[in-house]
Amino acid sequence: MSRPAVALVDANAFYVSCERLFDPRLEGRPVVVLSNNDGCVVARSAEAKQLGVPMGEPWFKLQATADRHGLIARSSNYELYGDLSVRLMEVIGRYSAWQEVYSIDESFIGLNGGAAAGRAIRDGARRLLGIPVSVGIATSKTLAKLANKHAKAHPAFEGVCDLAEAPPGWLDNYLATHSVVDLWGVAGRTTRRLAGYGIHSMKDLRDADDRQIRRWFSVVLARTVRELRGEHCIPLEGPRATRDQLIYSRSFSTPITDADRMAQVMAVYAQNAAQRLRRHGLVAKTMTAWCSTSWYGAAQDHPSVAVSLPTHTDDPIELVRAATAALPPRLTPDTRYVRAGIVVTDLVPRGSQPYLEPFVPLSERRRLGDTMQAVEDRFGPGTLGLGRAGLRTPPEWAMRRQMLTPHYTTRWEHLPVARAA
DNA sequence: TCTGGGGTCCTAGGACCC
DNA sequence: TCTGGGGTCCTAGGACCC
Repeated sequence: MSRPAVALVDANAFYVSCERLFDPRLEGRPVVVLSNNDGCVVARSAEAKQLGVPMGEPWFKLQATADRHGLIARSSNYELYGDLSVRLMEVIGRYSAWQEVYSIDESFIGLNGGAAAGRAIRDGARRLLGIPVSVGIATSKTLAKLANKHAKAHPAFEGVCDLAEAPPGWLDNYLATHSVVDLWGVAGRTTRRLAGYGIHSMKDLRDADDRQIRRWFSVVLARTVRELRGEHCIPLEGPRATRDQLIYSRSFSTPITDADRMAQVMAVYAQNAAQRLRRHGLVAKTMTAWCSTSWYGAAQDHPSVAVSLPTHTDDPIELVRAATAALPPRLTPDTRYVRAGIVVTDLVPRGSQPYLEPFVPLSERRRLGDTMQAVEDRFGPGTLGLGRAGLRTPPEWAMRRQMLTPHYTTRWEHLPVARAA
């Protein structure tokens, strides 16, 4: 009865489930969570899916008819989702010694015990956290993804599908009747190229010559072919020692057209990037500042400037200075920029790198960064700003989040209050 | 009027070396 | 006159993920 297998456990409409946890009125109603700037839909409840709300749909297109359909929107509250994600992953991890946290709401685990073990996880997550999850079980990650998708699509499975329990011939039929585009790791471009070789269904791909696929496409797709055959060849990965890059980027609520305002944006974003570096205990050697026009507009411009920093650093002053000097002079006049970002790369753990002493002794810079951190931790984000980032009121380009819920689990002043009737 | 943000991996091609 | 070839490293860009 006990086979070594891989399970994909993921939360159903995770962001919506997080919102429902603290607002039970949202249960049973069509709910969507919007991207930053209240731009487009990034999570939908089952009821919202039934209404036909597509993933990625811009909110301004839905807003007009939302009331009529009883559709409820929430701004994304990543502080809340991030915190609940950590708790969810911890709960899932109790069921296996072998866990890969794949995304904010998904985890691959090694799992023996088939569907019964899957149901135990589903019930545990429900009982301990109140978050509904689905479990797909198979002999490879790619197939576990499919099993999970199937469990979600068919309520009869009650959230758990183990391919090993499928009747003979069932999987063949499933693969033959589904397009490659629904496979993990295959999207539009690859689907179109595959069609050129006469490969349309998942079964076509599974039965293709994987050495040929390797030559025509890549090792990645060749692995997918073997995974479809049930061969477990994309290994479960442990937590990474350090990440490769860290990005802070945001769209503006109103476009920016002049270098001066962009310098202000750069000051705020670079300071935020520095703060994230410190939170992760990392220092960076390269910083890239970029901005871009809307993909939907006629005039396209995407300036990007990479700056090699004198030393590995997480110093907010240094990053702000580099970013404000680099990007604003590169703007094209009279152009409407709608987003910008700071990317830091060449990351290493703080303290692992021998430092060259810059002009201000390192010890003093470190104290400043740490002090800023302490002030923000105590008085909240945005309390302190360097130079142009020192704004008393939010700038007119700042992110729009009109339907934001409280940070229930991460800020004392937002703690939910329960009253006995 | 208004269309997200944060990541990873792979590959091709150039620079450079001997 | 005739002007190599194999290897590594780095980076930009493509494709994909949630």
